[in-house]
Amino acid sequence: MALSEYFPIYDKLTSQQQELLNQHATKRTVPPGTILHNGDATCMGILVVRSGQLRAFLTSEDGREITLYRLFSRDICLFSASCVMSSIQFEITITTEKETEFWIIPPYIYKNLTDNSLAFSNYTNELMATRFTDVMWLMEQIQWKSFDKRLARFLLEESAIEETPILKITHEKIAAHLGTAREVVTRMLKYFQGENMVQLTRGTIEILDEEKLEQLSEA
Amino acid sequence: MALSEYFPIYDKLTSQQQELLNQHATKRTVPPGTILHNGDATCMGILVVRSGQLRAFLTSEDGREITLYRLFSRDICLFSASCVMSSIQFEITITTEKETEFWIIPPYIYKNLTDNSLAFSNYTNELMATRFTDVMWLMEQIQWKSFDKRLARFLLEESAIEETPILKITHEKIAAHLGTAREVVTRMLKYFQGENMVQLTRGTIEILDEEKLEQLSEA
DNA sequence: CCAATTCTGTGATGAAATCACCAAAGTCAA
DNA sequence: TTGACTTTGGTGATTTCATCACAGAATTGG
Repeated sequence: MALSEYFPIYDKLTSQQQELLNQHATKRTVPPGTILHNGDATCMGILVVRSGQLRAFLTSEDGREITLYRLFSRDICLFSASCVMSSIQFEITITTEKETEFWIIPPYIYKNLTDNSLAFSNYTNELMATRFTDVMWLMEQIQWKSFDKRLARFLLEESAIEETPILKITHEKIAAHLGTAREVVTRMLKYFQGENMVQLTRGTIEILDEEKLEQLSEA
Repeated sequence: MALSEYFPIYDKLTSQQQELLNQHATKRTVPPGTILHNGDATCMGILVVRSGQLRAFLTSEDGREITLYRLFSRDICLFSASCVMSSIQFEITITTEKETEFWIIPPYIYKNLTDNSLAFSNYTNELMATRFTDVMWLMEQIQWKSFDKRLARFLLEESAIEETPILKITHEKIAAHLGTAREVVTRMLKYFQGENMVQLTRGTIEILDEEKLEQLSEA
């Protein structure tokens, strides 16, 4: 499939602009675990995800992490172009969680388009608002939800993404997603196991009682 | 002073658009404690602050609050027009902390301008990015900073805004700013007092040792 | 097969949130 | 001006989560 199919406002660009996009957008496929963006150390430009999975997260000075949101097929990553957006003054990291195929629209093309296309500018705005919404959602979770609920929900989401009740993930990684310490995850998972909600083995978590987890996460 | 003075991209609008703004922007002055925006219950449109002080915050189901950011003279509030931004799917509340003078640009004018002015659309984008930055800053504070540091910094900021070391504020209000419980604030303030950083009396906090607070907040 | 690494488990301790209650200070009204 | 009510602040007990320290089990790679 062509870039145009993954770029909703493609039709609203002039033919010159469309050509600009097609000529300068490059396609890449990268393996899982690749850092695509790190604060302002890199400035790739906009990423248009064709397939795979990206993770955006915050990092503390002492190396702790918390996942802000994830991007999937058809999602567009703006912050990998934050170098050309002077009003964005925070640093996030973006990595691939799976092998990911995407187009890169380089910074100068991004700038050219925002400077010349109203449709593009408005679309950029929408994308920003969507990410903002994601982060506000997370904020509410952190502020008002207890850890057991957040963990339950995470397991369910992970299971939905992977389309299996048997999750291949370590406690360490979960801790990095939820912004807490590994021991905290271990202990809560043990408790979940005691309640027959999950079955734990090294490196995997099997969800036994989805409904009970659901209830817990919504309580 | 006229609206144009408070609207940085006024010059980049067409004369028709300028006229539209002038004719439809209305000026209001409201007393402290007025709710200007509450989730999607209200839809005033964009607020251009001429003087005073606004507070944007999140509210939990059981009434707890946390301040997201504040707006002062020359700041512009987009979220009071979130009703016309379909991608914004979170609810915040905005109130006046002091008597505030502002212009209101109604939703349909906002929409008209974003649909027709590239300069306006790009400016909207910048505003959104600025608020996003504020919220990301808060996120980092919540995640990685211990409460004593956050409280110390809050007192210093409050003192800077009010231009006095003698703060007229209750522990309850501070708790609502920082998203915690009143007792937690009380206890930490007591500790600060024990360390001779502040002097507490009913309804006021006097900062005795700004430098020590500064050091603590940066430690 | 053995050493190194990764992953998990757990006790002890500290920080912060929650619950429960009370006391002191200020306000208002008869 | 006194007595009731409201607002504000104080404090112990308990729970939740984070931090520290360490150890044992599972897995991997030479």
